[in-house]
Amino acid sequence: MTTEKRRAPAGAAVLRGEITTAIRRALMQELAAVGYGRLSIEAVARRAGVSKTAIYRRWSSKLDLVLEIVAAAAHGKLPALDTGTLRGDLALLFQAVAHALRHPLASQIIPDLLAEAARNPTIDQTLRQVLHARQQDIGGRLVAHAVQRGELPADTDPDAAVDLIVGPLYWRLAIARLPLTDSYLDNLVESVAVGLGADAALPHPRTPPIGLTGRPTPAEPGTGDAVPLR
Amino acid sequence: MTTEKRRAPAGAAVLRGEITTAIRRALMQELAAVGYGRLSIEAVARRAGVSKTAIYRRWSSKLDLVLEIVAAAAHGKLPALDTGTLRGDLALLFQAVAHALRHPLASQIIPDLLAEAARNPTIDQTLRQVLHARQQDIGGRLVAHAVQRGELPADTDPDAAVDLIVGPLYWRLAIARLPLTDSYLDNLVESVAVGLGADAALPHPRTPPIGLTGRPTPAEPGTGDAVPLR
DNA sequence: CAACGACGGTACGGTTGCGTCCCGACGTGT
DNA sequence: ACACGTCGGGACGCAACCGTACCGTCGTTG
Repeated sequence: MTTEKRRAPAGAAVLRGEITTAIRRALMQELAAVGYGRLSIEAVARRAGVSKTAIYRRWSSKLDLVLEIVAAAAHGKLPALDTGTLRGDLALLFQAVAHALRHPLASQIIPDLLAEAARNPTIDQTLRQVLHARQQDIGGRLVAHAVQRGELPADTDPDAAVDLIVGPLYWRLAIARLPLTDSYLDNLVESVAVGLGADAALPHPRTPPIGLTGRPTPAEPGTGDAVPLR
Repeated sequence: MTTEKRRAPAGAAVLRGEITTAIRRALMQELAAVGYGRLSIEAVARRAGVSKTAIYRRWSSKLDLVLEIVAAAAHGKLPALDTGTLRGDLALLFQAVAHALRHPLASQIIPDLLAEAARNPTIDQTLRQVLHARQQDIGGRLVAHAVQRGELPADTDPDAAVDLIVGPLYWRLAIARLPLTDSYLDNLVESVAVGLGADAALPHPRTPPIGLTGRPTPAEPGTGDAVPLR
């Protein structure tokens, strides 16, 4: 009976991509403007210039809508992270994170959804997949590379490293919302590198770590040989 | 006419403190449960077991209610922070922060309000007064003490230091929501101290910095003499 | 002891949003 | 050229919440 597929949707009976795009954009703007808690489908439709039906045909609920679109947006490009040095990798990663968080939409949406994840298990799960897992992946590789090169001790905890790497930058950009200068980033790279256990600055003689004005590195600035375990 | 004050409120005509307390508690719970965006006065009144009027008599609006209560709650006690060493101060501060953020209410309310502050100037202003200013104050003193002792370079940027200090812990507790062990805290203290520009571990020979297993400190483990500026 | 006056609680109109149903419009495939 | 079937849009019933007005209650003060 209904197993017979009559015909494939065609002509005017196919979803118009432009409208889907408009909904996506409107959702982002609404999410940034009022947050997930106050988000209303009506407002999204209004802002997108479409009808509510247009949204309900595509997504079954507000949660579906947000999850799908946020997950898609988070699947953006990510740097390769193989500059050859720990500090190079950190600088590249920081630049990418800073660039992403400079986007006013992202800097409002991300903290909002992260807060919402604390009470909505589905959002929490999705964010962990598209954000945390990715961060752990990137952080893990970054650390692994550095360990291979001998820049970091072998038993570096990747999770703790991720905290130390993304924590300060996220705090400054998304929470404190203080300005971010190039010299600040340089200092942060050095601070995090040293904090992770790397030898003091050698590849960046121009900018010392945070507040540290050219402390003479007492250790041999040598070849970054392996950590003498134990 | 009306300039004549008839009588001071007395008897049943005075606000009952128990009800005010119940409203405060209910607000916290509601705030944690649904967030600021979805917060409704009706739900607060329902949870507190009082009438809406009881709330409107005390606060003029939802914003007033939240601001007053949150500001009051944030005026809690804070440690003295004068243990005599940078690492001691850090450990004490981390313990305090961790204790505060372990509170399930706080760990849900704070990120939520911080996200809301991005779009609500009044909330932003209040939070800056009761949270950021306090953090900058604490961080500033912590850094100043360390500089005085010669543990940190003199030109340490207090703002950047605050980022490095609170960022990782906030990230782990409020965002990633990963467990927090004592050894993790020990490692974090060491990492942050070194990242800020302190000499490598001397007062904590038991736990190396994150992932660093007993790298021999090449520098003289000496008396923490002043940083050789320039 | 009686009157006062703000108390807490209920009820109300108005507003907003949800999710659904029905409608005419439209482009493709037969 | 016609029929098909989904499209987008407007309208509807339902539910929740806001902010206020009104009402009986209660402890204090004169």
